[in-house]
Amino acid sequence: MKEFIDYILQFGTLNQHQLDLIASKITVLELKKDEYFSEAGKIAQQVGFVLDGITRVCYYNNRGEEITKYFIDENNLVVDMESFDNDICSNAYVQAITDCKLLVFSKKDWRELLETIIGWDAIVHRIISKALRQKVERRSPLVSEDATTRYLMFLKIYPNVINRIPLSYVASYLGITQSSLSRIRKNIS
Amino acid sequence: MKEFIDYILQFGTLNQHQLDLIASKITVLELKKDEYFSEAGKIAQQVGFVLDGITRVCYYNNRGEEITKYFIDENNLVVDMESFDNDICSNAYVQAITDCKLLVFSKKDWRELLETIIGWDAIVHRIISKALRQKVERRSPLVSEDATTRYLMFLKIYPNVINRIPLSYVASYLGITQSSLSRIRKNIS
DNA sequence: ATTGCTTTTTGCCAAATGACAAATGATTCC
DNA sequence: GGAATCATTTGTCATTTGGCAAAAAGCAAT
Repeated sequence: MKEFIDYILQFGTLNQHQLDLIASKITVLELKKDEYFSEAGKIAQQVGFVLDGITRVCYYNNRGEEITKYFIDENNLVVDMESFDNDICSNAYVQAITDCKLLVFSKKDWRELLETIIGWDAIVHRIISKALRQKVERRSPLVSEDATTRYLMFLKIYPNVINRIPLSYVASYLGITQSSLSRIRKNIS
Repeated sequence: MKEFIDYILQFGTLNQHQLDLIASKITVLELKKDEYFSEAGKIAQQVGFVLDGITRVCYYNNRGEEITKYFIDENNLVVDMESFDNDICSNAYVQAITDCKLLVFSKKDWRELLETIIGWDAIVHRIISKALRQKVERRSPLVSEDATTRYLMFLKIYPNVINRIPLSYVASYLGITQSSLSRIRKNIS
């Protein structure tokens, strides 16, 4: 819980009363490896915060290949915001790829808090904007680098992830085949 | 001017008085091909809206290669928001790649409007969030597709751009060499 | 330890792309 | 019109990566 409070206070100031109100809406959700937090074709119903474990966002491209769009590890918000905010069907899966422990808000509570707490919406805006900017910053440079460089970038961005998840997910994140990734790892070491 | 009003009214409602106030702060900026709207190493000082022409955001990667991150064509906001908002040096250039006609707000006016007009900040948030989401949606899929597919995606996303700018910019946007792009174009036609 | 299952690594060959240089085409300027 | 400059295409060859299948390694249940 403290982790989450620290997280949001990076983006603005709230008094104890407000923090208590926010905290009162939190529930804990445990997801087993491979379970979904939200699914393509459905409307995202909750906002989460990863306390322990790693999740990923993935989708299927035209050719039916499963693509990992990004990973979300400890102390980050996990939510399909586009779907959640606008009540529209998502086109991506959000999946636990290790056993996970999350804090979650229901959509009803989340919306109530936004209307109740002065300044909370500004904080949320900042959090979401930063997360979006980070996604652009992380994904975009991959386009112009070769596979080895991309793998090294991945290691830098997600230093605590590589040993905890299947390499196939990393390969699909990097846009290369598992075999290529394997060869690259061999070359590097 | 009408284009800009229509643009912002997509994201929320404002009365005539508010629109007039916003309009009163607008100036017109003409940029010649190759001129910069904002530069790496400097703090972005203005928000623009492209009336005519095409701009791009680009930067130099570790190996000194010039990378085009994205294009901004007619009826879109052009601003290095990270730099503009936080008054920090940018690491990217925003450059006109055809002769351009822009509407611009100075930072002072922009901030005054945000504080003066109720609801304007919410509209701006929505505009920026959507733009960021769009950048993720456009850039991310490039990672997992081959060069031909990437080029076809580019054509779909920017249908009015290909015949107006140098192919070298398109190549650097797609993360391929000019020669490869040339061969791909040959194969397709 | 053995079995069965999944993940990861290898090997082989084909296809795609990069690097570099040269040729061609377009545009501008005088 | 011709020269100079820049953009694009093409050629050649090297390198990277993909596709596919088999082997090896890791892991869990018994």
